[in-house]
Amino acid sequence: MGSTGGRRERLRAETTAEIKQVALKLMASDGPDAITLRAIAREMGMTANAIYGYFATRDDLVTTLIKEVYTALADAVDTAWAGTPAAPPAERIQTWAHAFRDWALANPEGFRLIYGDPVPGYLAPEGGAAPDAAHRVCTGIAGLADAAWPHAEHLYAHSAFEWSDFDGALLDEIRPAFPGLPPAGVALALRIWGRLHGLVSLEIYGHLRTQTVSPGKLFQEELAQLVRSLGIEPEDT
Amino acid sequence: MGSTGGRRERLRAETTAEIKQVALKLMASDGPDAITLRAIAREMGMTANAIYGYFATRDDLVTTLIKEVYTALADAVDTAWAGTPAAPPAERIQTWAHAFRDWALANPEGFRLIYGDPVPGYLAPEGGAAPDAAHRVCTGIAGLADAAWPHAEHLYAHSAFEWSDFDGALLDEIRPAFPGLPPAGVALALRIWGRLHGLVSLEIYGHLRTQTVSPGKLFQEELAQLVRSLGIEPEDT
DNA sequence: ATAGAAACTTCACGGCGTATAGTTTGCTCA
DNA sequence: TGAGCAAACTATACGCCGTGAAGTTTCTAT
Repeated sequence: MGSTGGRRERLRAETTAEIKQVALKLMASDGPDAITLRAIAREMGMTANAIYGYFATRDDLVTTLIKEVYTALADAVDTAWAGTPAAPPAERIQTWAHAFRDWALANPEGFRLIYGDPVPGYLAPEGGAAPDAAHRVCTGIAGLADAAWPHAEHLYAHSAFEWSDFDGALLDEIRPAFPGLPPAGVALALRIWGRLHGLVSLEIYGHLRTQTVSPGKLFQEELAQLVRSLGIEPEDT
Repeated sequence: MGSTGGRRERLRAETTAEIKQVALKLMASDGPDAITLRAIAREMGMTANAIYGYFATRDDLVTTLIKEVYTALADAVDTAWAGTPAAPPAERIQTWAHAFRDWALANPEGFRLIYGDPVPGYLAPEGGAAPDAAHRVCTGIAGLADAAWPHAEHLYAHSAFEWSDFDGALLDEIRPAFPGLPPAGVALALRIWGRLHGLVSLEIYGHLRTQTVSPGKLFQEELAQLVRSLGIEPEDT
């Protein structure tokens, strides 16, 4: 039988990895539009059709890339969060947010790939391209909300949210991780998420460029206000 | 001389309008990817190349569409704002925000056209595709900030913003319109903008679908908190 | 050694944007 | 009125794209 570790399989895995890597390189250098089977194949000295042996379709390849890039983003913010276990909540939240923005600025194409309509005719599969990574990021933010919850709870007393308002798979991750966080806290997490995403998204897509020359300062100030709105006082400067 | 109102010019204007209208129809029915010169021409019983008589390039057409759609969005929110001249600030702001979200939900393709990478290889021209409309929307939000400023001012006392942080053309619109609004107020406007944009953008691109089944409720709650963070108490319900 | 599977190529089709060149149409002015 | 001209439009072609079908090579398991 074709046992694990056979030469055939190893080559196959290597080629698969090379396809993805070349695709990411093309995306980084020439934008998401450059992710074409023919360009990848050209770069690899192959025929475009050879790629069909590894990915059923171009959209399949793109979906895989999205999963990979999204996971990288999730890793980046999780690492930032894990790096400040003992810091006060305000500082932890700002660290997380800056990790998010920094990643986006360092990987603008990746950000577009994840959060936009990145590639010509690409149609995301049922339920989103990378629900797992999306949940990881969201769970990360739930961590922010959980850290702030003792201070913020009284501000969100009459929230209309119930568990049934949320996606089950998401709750399966969040509820065990943060048993003290009620529905209002999860909603708070999503709203924080929207807030951070909003400014970064405007910046990455260039919609702030026509308005301010200091997007970083704007983000900084928004963060300070966000922290304040959580009932925590931000540190100065 | 070919005086104004000549038959030639009228036909030309009609054809130009039809091209744009067909393009918008295709976008609405089949998504932004459907905006191809060949498809438009097919629909009009013409050759794709005939369109080059009206638009220098496909990207030119797309830029024109973006301007048009962006203007429609600006009209929608301006109308909502103008419709509640005497209401309390909290209500006006919520009306504006709902007009924005409702427009986005009713014109998701238009939203993507404006705020995403909408069409295959489209590259926005220098300075953005529609800086005028972008400034109009931003000026509208400055109106929100201006309305809230008397209540909110003390919250943003030590803002680090100065006039030089903003785009000159934007300030040319905002400063005369809201002479009482300092740099910190303009920054507040941009941050409000990012906040509203963030949730709507996540919703339109389907990134909330994997997390909550009640995006409207989430938006509602974010709005209530936004108004509260401006120093105004939101109405109940 | 050989049958078969896997990897890869070749060829083909239709769709895309757009450059070039040619044709028709309608207006203007002598 | 008719000659000339410009605008509107078509035809053809090129090089991209994704992808299907069929053929060829190469490796592997028996």
